[in-house]
Amino acid sequence: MHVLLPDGKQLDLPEHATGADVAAAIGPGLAKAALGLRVDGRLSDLQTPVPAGASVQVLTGRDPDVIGLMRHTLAHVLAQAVREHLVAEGHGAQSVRLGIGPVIEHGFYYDFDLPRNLTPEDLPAIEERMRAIIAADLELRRSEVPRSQALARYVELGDPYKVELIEDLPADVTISFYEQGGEAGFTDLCRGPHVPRTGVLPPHFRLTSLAGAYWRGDERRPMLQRVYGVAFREAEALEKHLWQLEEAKRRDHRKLGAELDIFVLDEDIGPGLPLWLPRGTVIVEELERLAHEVERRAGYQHVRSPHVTKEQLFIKSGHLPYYEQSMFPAMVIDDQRYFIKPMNCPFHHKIYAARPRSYRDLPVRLAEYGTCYRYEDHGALMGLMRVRSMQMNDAHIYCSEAQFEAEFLGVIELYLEYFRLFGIDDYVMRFSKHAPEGLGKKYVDEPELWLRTETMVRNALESGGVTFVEAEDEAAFYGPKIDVQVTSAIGREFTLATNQVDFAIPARFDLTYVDEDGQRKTPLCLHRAPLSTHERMIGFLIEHYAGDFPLWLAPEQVRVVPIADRHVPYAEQVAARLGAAGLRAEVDAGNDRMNAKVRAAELKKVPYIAIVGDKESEAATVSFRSRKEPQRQGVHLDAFAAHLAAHARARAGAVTPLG
RNA sequence: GCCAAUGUAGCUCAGCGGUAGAGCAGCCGAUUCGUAAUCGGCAGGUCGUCAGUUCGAAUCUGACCAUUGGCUCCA
Repeated sequence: MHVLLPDGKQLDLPEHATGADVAAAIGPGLAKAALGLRVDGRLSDLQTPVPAGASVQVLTGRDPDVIGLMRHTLAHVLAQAVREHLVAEGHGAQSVRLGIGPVIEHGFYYDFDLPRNLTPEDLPAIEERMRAIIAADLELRRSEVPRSQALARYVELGDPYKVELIEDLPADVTISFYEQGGEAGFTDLCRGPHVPRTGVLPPHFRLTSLAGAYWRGDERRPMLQRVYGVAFREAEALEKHLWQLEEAKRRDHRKLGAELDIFVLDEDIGPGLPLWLPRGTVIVEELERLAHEVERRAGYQHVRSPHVTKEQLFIKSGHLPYYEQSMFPAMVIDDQRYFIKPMNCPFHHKIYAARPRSYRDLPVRLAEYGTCYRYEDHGALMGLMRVRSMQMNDAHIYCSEAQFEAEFLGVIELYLEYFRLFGIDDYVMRFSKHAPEGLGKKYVDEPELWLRTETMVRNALESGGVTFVEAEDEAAFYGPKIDVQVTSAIGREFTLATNQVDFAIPARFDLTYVDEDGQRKTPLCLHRAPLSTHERMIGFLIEHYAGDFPLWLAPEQVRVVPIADRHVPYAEQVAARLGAAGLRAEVDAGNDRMNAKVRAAELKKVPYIAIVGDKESEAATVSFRSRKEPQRQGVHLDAFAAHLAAHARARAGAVTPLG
């Protein structure tokens, strides 16, 4: 047989030649340096036979992709080390059962079923053993085993996890094992690829955390213990990664939220129920103001609805069977079950239905920043990102099928406009579709409507030139949706904006309009939340800006610092003048020295510090230092106020320095 | 909801069987100062909650609550 090398040459090889044979055939130097193989663009290893006719490239330590092999092998080394660690305590080797140990971003993990729980104190000892296994330079040998033999082996070992894995593999697939260190070492069912021996593994790894993880991600299955690790080829990369984790802690919205007096969570109130402090409320209200302005231009009307409603409303909407476990439990009033609303849509449907609608009314766009309550699992709560009380940036658009595409793209344009404003460029549009198996369970049982609506969405996206990825089995129960997945400045990923198509519920509410031809027709409904919930949006923005908000969002825009007590009256005048210009300014009249006041204002990340002393009060000027532009002296108060007001009004992301 | 860790003053943390401490923040006083911490004083905690062990518990044990890291779920 032969394979194709990157330079276009053909290399003749005996049948069943492996990656190692390829490297050896090219040259002894390469054979020594080889760590892995790329076969038809995919990672493979030296131990695996090469398919005839494949394009192959031998990978050495210089190739950035070999870290993938290294991380995978480190997962095996971790598993061996955990077993040794527990066997050394007297546990039987078979009591250490293995789940899976894949490569993930930055590193690897391995899932175990163990005779005792690991604690963080175990990690250094396990890491130590890992380093010993690396120092021992064990060879990783690959072997192919018939399915029945592989199965028998794990049945005998009493390992239900591996048995299940093998049983789930197709009957015709090659089952391979990787073994390191012989009998005394470690063998694992594994598809590979791996590095050839443990000695080539980099020392730049660290076990980072312990966690529980359900076997195969299923909450009905046993919980295994997962050990996470990170690994890099270069020491600097590991250091950089660890530094980024530290940096992430500094930017964390929970830490900054407390330091900047934005919100608090109080045990007496309850988990996931944040209190907005005055400074945080300023930000919420700025977002509301922004949305109001944008939506007024886009033809939305604002409505309001109550926080509680009779059960009947959610029975009619069909939410109850799909959603009740995510709602606060019902309360009984006058022998009726009432719920606190988890979403606004049924109310908006009722508002739509409050009077007859003509095709001339469409599209009807009803917006409300209603506060909703969802019973999220305790373990899911996270600062402002995952809460139980939330204010949706909500609206529902009722339109005809003919209007659908324009309305749908209008919504996408809306959230792109917001993203431009906030400088959000790291996002993915995810087109979430149903899965046929879920019909009647997770999804309303309307197979042809699903397909039709999904086609409409895909057509709209394509005609709008929007790039997107598709996700099976991620739809809402009433229709497909677009979720915008963003990555925050500290690498947290979550859904911000959402745009959902609802082909089911308008009919349940008997929503109709009279069309041109006099026929009553059912409108489509778009659910949209381009600013997500205000909780999540602000949590995201805190991290995005590291608390250093643009002027228009800054809770306090100017801190006026009088140099001495005699300057306080002038400082008050300055603050009043700024207030009259629509700016948020506060005077620090305390008896600290100016330096301390400047520091205090900087720590609160106030964008402008206006310093006023004798010179300023005599000439009606301010001297300022700013996080946004170079420091200036003797700027006339009116010019200063106008400069800031103009930038705040424009919601400018960056400030043009005062000329 | 599940697995694990953590919980001492507003914040950051020390104390880890003999009954609670520091720095910062706060308050009072002195200082009146030109772009990241002036000095002095005062006040502040039923050590997450409730039980238990003990002559004695912040410290040991248990349950619960909350938070954090994951898993499941999700805006």
